[in-house]
Amino acid sequence: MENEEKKFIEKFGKTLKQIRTEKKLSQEMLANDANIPINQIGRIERGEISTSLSTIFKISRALEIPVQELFNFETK
Amino acid sequence: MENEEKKFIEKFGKTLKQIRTEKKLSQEMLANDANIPINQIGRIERGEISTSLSTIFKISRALEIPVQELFNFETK
DNA sequence: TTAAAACAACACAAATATGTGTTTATTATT
DNA sequence: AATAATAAACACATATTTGTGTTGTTTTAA
Repeated sequence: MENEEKKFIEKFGKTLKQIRTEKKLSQEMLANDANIPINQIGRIERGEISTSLSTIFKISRALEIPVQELFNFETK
Repeated sequence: MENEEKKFIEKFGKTLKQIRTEKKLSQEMLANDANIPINQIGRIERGEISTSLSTIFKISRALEIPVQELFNFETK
């Protein structure tokens, strides 16, 4: 995998973590709300996986934020 | 798969197609620029697959647009 | 209307995410 | 310091995307 690509995935994860913690949610609570496995949240936040549209949708819905907010970070 | 989820994926695909055609790019040209297989673009535009962060990144970079633009559609 | 370009629709192997479970480490709280 | 809560780090089967190739259909342009 390309370096820029990896950075992008990592930044996505950090952004998710920041939003989640701002909302005082544990990974477990968010996972429950989003109906996805607990570990999945951790994997995404740590930038381990290039998650899918489906998961992105479920997370943003659970967080009650527009999807775009998860991409509010500098790409370069 | 959930219905809302499927709708989301379909709208993403339609948005991509709209942006691509506005820019007068064929699926093949975009695929080349993004360094992904030609068929992948079609599958995404048709809403067949729940594509990944990596692919989303490569597409938005090839289109020279912010990632958020690909999510500029009504979620509900 | 014919040829060329663009796209859809298959199939299939390989790579990766997802789902589930368990164990360990870290952080917060008492 | 001890306990509880939270998160990381494994492993492994399953599902899905990705990558590659081929063939058929539709659209565009000559």
